[in-house]
Amino acid sequence: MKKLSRSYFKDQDVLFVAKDLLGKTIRHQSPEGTYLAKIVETEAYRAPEDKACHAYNNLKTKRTEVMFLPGGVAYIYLCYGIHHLFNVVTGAEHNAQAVLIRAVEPLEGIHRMCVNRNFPKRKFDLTNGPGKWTQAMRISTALNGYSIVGDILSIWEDESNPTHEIEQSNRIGIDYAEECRDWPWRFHLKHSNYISRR
DNA sequence: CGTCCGATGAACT
DNA sequence: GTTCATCGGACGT
Repeated sequence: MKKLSRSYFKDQDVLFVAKDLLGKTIRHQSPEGTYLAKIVETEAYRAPEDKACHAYNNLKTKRTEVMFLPGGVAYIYLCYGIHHLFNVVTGAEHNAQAVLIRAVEPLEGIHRMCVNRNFPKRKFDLTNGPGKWTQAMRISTALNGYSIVGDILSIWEDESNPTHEIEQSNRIGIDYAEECRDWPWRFHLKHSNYISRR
């Protein structure tokens, strides 16, 4: 396994990275131990033209400022007051864009994930949604702005590069975004059991 | 299987 | 005061 570099994130566009991250492994080295999971579903958000992006029209606020940093940091925000949603910032500085990781498949630290999620009945409810997997892997807004090429958060690629079928569709939960809601900026692995919605 | 709705807090108007 | 990149429980088919 090889760790993705800062230039992977900062030198490539969010639409490429969103698709390319599928099948890769995300790691959170938490105080309780290591969490590892395979990325199976992502979405791309990109200012200035994307009305679903928090930084639409290059709106820079306390919340969105990390999206304007050079790619390679985490943008984590609280959604509906409860859920911690995790994004990877991509692209060059001042070019606000990020990949939302919507679903993962657990690989390591699974028992701790079950504890964190209060032992869901169906196994895929452990990590099949953007608020679920962050809760399982103990990722919260406390990590907002952290490097994702560091010791705590990182993403790894399997150098044997296994093939997988990718599906593309419109993004979820952004009906307010007018014409942008139909842009096909969601990507997921066709044969994963951990997709948030079909 | 589906739809409905409350939770809960930060950002924004 | 309203909105929101969600979730889980309640209830109907």
